[in-house]
Amino acid sequence: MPPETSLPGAFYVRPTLDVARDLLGRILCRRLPGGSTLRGRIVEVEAYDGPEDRASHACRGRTARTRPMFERGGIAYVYQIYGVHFCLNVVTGGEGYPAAVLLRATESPRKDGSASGPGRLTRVFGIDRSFDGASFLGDELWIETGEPVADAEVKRTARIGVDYAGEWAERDFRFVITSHPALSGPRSLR
DNA sequence: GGTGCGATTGCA
DNA sequence: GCAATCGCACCA
Repeated sequence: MPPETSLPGAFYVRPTLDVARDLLGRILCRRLPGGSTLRGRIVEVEAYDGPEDRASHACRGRTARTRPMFERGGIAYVYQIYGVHFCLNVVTGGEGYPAAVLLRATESPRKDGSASGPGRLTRVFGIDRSFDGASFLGDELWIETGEPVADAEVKRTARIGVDYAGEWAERDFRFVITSHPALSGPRSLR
């Protein structure tokens, strides 16, 4: 079982932008098949908020792929991109409202818990489609409270790779720990 | 049943 | 700058 310091279910059942902001500094944890646990501090995330968000997969409605996004917060939404990489999202909010936070980068004093970019992150943590719908309150995957991150250390920017989303592409739904070396994306968004 | 493309990455 | 590589959304 995850430790007492694991974030409770109620943490995830809140507005997506709040959860995204509050996930910075938290510790993504994954118990590996061998029994050891991989840990990485979350330093970059993006929010995908509701059925109107043209950058969100859920803007097309409830489909086989996006079903987890419509569930109650606290589970994973994992999809494959470009037929090559997986992306790990934390589903947020109440049941019926499609929203999630994409985990884009982690850092760790241990090299094996560091990853810059959503595709690299899932590779490092051994996350694939088998984790789609998995709970963040279980004993294989969870997030620990970590250390708080002050507002002065947080920067908001536009999301990466969603130029097709019109005005939604310009919204500052990406949250990063300012100038952190592990951030992905263009330098202009650090 | 056919088609087009993507919340990315690594290599030329 | 562009190929890799495939699930899936959408149209017929």
